[in-house]
Amino acid sequence: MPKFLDSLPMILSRSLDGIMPVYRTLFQEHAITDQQWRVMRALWEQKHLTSKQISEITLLPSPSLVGILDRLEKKRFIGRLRSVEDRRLVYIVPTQAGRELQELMLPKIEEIHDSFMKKVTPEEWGELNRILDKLNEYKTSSEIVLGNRV
Amino acid sequence: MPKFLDSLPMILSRSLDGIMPVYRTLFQEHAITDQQWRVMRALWEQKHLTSKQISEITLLPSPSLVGILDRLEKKRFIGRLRSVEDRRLVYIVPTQAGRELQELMLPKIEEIHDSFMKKVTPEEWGELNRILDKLNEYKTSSEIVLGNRV
DNA sequence: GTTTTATTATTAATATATTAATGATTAATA
DNA sequence: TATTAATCATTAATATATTAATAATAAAAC
Repeated sequence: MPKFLDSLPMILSRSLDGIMPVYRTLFQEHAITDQQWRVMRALWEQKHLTSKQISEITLLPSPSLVGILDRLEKKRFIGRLRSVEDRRLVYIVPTQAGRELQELMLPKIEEIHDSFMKKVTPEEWGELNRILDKLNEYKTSSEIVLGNRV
Repeated sequence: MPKFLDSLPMILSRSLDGIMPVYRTLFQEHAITDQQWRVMRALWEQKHLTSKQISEITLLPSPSLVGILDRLEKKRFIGRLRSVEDRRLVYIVPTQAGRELQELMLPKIEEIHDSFMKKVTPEEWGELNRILDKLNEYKTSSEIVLGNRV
């Protein structure tokens, strides 16, 4: 019987709960939230992205994204631009202030990332990614029985 | 430069995003949420737990827990009992209906867990846990301060 | 070409997360 | 023992997640 605390959702949640506060200290210095940073980070080296593209990159659900973009727009970090070719699309563009925020935060984000990378070997990091991918692989029931790999 | 999508928060979030829907199908059949199940699961084989204990076990922040417990109480799956020895404490006890829900859901939860376990070897599962633990080890004093949860 | 179907962003309703603060109670200290 | 400090559950305010639905537009099918 799998212990509750050792289930897959719990070990991943526990890991995230341990990791995010390290980032959050930086986010708070710039008065933005985790999700707001995800959006800004996605715009890095991009002229513009549609709302849908941002949702796919950041994993933020689009209904949530509406409010997140509202607040980033209010803070003058992004702008919304309705597409003329396809009027269903809305392009999100970083403002000058948005670019400056990115430039300011990215080096520190990379520092934090590096500090985590120092805790494991490159091999372990690769293993972690490989095992997580494997857990998320979708197989049909017949494929599982046959032991096939997709 | 670490790619945004390969950062630690993103690979963990992506993994959770892939895993939770499998559980959520079951949750929806019983009209409860992820968090509500976490609480019920924590009460498994327990006569009672305080709100604080549940918060620690489930990783649910206590302010969130208040509402989650409210809704579980409304659904008659749990009851609240003020402690007489220490009147600050509130014991959460599963009702008969709560016990029945646990009995009903736990086997299916274990099935899902097993289906994930089949995707990796026992060695890989151990590695995953070990690497995640390693990433959450705190080495500098500032990180300890930043990472602690109350 | 008009109807049907898809797609994109959005709204709505409810549930949860985050941070700070509060009331009630208990433990610690002067 | 009177006071101070700590603890537990909770509230408050704001931000986000989840699911379903909608309006506007575009693409596909008839």
